[in-house]
Amino acid sequence: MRLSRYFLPVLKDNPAEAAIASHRLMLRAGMIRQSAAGIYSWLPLGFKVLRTLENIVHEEQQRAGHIPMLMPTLQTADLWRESGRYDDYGEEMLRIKDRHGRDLLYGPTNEELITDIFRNSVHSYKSLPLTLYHIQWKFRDERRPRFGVMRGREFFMKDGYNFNVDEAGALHAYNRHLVSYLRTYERMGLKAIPMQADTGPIGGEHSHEFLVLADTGESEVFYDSAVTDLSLGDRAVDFDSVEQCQGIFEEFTTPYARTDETHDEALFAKVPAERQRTARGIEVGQIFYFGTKYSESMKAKVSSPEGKEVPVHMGSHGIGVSRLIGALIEANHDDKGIIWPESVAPFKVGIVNLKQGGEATDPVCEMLYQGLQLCGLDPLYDDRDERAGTKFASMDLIGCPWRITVGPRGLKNGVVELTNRRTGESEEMSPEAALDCCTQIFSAV
RNA sequence: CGGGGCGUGGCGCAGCCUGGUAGCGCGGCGGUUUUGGGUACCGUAGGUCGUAGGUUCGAAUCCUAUCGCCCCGACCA
Repeated sequence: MRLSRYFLPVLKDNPAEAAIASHRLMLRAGMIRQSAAGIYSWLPLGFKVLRTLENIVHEEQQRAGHIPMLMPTLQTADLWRESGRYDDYGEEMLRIKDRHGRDLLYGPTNEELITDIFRNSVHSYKSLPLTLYHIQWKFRDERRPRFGVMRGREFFMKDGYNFNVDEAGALHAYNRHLVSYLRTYERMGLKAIPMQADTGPIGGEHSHEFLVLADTGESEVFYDSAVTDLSLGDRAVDFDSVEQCQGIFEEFTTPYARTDETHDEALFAKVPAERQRTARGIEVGQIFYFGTKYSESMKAKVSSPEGKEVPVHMGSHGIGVSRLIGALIEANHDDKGIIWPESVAPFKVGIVNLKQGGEATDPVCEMLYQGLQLCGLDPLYDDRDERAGTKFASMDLIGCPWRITVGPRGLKNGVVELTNRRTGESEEMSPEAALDCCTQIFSAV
């Protein structure tokens, strides 16, 4: 993308309404604009990151064998009356009436809707197991939205639902989701720790939530520092393997890690003192196993192998996709701006032309721009007629992981400068070498 | 929902106490200048001071109501 043709309204000053880094930087970098409290427009740069994260989630879900679909944002109240949650959910549910006076709601989650779809079409254990998911906008009418997209009212979320004929199958689905979520966060360059959690309004028997450590996190967390050393890395995972998923589940959930809601001082005390950690965390996902809670109330039953009609065992799982952007920035920024992990950066490489219109610089920038595009690296070429400082400041703010600086001074010696946003380290090399360097760096991502 | 605060040009703010019809910085536009980290100077455009009532000869300023937004807490993906 040529910056001169893009829409990137960056702000030089900090907006008064933003208290934390991610909110401030998303506004300043021209990623979002607030429309109402907790409701945001996603400008091109923010939208690009949102789509990138959505794609990663889709890929990892499907890798785990889950089936994508799409349910509407608006739901009828009837289903929620059937499950009993229409009254239980309270003020956070946005209720709407249509022209006929029928009660609708802007969905805060989709257990009822998916269960209704399931029960109308699935009647035999032979159709199971099944895990369906979608990525859709949700709405929860928070009393006090804050922190930008971290605690918005409208938010973009992946939610999935597994259906199994028995508890054992559902528990495998639970473990599989945990593994799949670990992979998803790792791909985004995030360290998210699964912690034993409360089941809240979803209800159920087991739940883990995934927390990204950050000072601005909403939850207080207690953990054994051994969990932060764990990583899936590039190990091959067979998502159908009950043993392997169970093994990874145990590996990641055996060290003590809990939020304040489930914290147990006595258990925590057994962690070696030098490994005890207290910190704050941002919740970026949660998985539940709730057995037959909804299938009983909503009569989602199948014929078992024995010919008996049994309620299905279910679980649900969510990843806050829009919130993840806030979490990513909280975990990856400095005083100049955002520092995107390479896998989620909206633009992988920024090209800064220090002398726009220059006889030496323009052709080199064009060559790099075309070359990086051919390599699929989605470069951002700052071809504006601006001063060097302005261009550097913009690049730093929006967080391109790599920057190629092309100036007359360097070109006299035949070199451009390749700079890493995170470390600030620069290296001079020929334009061709810079191109090679970038393609090599990103071939590994 | 309890407590606190703020609404004045695109952004950040001053003016309000002690009423006299709006100002600064950044940004925009046009120039000159400069050219490796938000350059300097000149010129210029842009605001019915959140909204509605009231008091007054006169209201951004005082009073009342209302809407919106932010912060702390409780609550929550």
